[in-house]
Amino acid sequence: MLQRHGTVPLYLQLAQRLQRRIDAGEFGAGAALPSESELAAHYSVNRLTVRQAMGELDRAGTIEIRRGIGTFVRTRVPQVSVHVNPRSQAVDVPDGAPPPDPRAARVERVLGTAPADEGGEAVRALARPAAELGRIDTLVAPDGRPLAVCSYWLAAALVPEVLPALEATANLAAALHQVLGHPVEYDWRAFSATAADLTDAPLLGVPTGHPLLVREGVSCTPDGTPLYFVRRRIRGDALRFVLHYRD
Amino acid sequence: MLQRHGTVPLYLQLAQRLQRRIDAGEFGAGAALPSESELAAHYSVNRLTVRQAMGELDRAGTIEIRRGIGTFVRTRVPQVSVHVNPRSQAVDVPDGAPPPDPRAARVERVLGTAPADEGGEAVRALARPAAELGRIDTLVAPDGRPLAVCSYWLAAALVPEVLPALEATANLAAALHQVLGHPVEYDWRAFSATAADLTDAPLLGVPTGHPLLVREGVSCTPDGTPLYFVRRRIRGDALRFVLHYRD
DNA sequence: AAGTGGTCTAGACCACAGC
DNA sequence: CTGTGGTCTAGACCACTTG
Repeated sequence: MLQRHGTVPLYLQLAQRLQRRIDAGEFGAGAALPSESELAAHYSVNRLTVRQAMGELDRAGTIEIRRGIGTFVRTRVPQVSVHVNPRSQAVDVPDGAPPPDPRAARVERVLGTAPADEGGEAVRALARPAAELGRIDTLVAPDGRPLAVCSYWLAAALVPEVLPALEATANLAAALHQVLGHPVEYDWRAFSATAADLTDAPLLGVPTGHPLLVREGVSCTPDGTPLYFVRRRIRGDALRFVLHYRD
Repeated sequence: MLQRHGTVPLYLQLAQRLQRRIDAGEFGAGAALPSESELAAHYSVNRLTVRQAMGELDRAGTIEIRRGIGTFVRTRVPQVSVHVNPRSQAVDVPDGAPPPDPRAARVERVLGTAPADEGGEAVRALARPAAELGRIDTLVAPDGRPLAVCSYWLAAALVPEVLPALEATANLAAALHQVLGHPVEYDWRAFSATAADLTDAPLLGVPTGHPLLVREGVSCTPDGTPLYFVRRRIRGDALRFVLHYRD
């Protein structure tokens, strides 16, 4: 059936073929694809070659592989939208999602603390030596399922002081407000994307390399003194940040 | 050497082991790892198992595999920062990068046009039936290397009108300004992340599943009439959007 | 028990880069 | 030419889910 005349590997030909069959509607959303053995027999290739093709479609987000059950055309779940007001420090409110339930399981759980690395982005952004900084790692799971991994860098002396408040409020800005006695404002925020590494992937329950939305930046006091650098790695398939430019 | 006592597969144990060796500084940035055959012999596993481990590290962004040469600890290239002014329609200016050279190769190349899909995000965002909409796909390559894939949805009648101007200016907002005679403003923009699919991956020169930063939104006329919906898929490892909240 | 995907092995051949 | 990673096969065993 499939043959390798030129330079396109069999597994890629198979992946593209299956993608076209899905695009053509042969398999609708949620429909089961033939099993790996069936595909191997049908296209006269080894099962490992089929698995390589399936891996492509899986990483591309086209299919969902369920162990012991089968592979299915992925049904896209709508992303939760978080509306960001560029001109205020107001707390971001998810749109369409129920407001966080105070009785619910802890929204942000502290994973641990660590010293700051030399030469990292945090050291550069805060313009302070690594020795004076400490790191706090947390896991955000608003509905019980992990959504984001966060790392905060701040003055090492503040870390033990702020930890209890962070555990209680599950919000570093609020915790710092308590401890310092004045509000916390955005200095800047940046958006980029990265792959889930071997540490973040199991925490978020995604495969290694899963695309993550990175939101990072510096928060400061009202007079502009930098307080902390934060780097969130967020399941970008589950959440998006929306900026409205018209009132 | 490695053994599978419990539930952690060999390839994952090996991947974590190599990751730790890299983190510990045994292999610095840019350093070559042992070859697949050497690792297979050293850990007494099959070469395919080594390759599976390498695939994990590759997707995680830890290593870079160069065919015919070897595998190396990845050297992170600094991201280009694009500063976005939330309150103006001013053209985004990359920071640290040279300004686009008008003599340079075309920055944005039109890949093709297509009718709009039913039930897509564009139809919802523009609140118009799919039959009235058309799509333009472009490839953005500011320095010759592909950086982003863009899809624009707009009134089907406008597509042929705006195409020549888009080819010339490489900027849909500018092209529409020419054609319509009034400026184009942001309505809203959103950030999320997604995996490169089988179509975008070869266009961008990245493997399937590579994390992409998605920036999408609606632009409108000064009186708020929606003009087009745009969805950019950007190499999130090469670029980031920065929002400054303090003047 | 039967069927699914997940892991692992042994061995082969190929394409690519550098000497 | 040699060594590297890339592809492919045949066959085996395991873990998981469902009936």
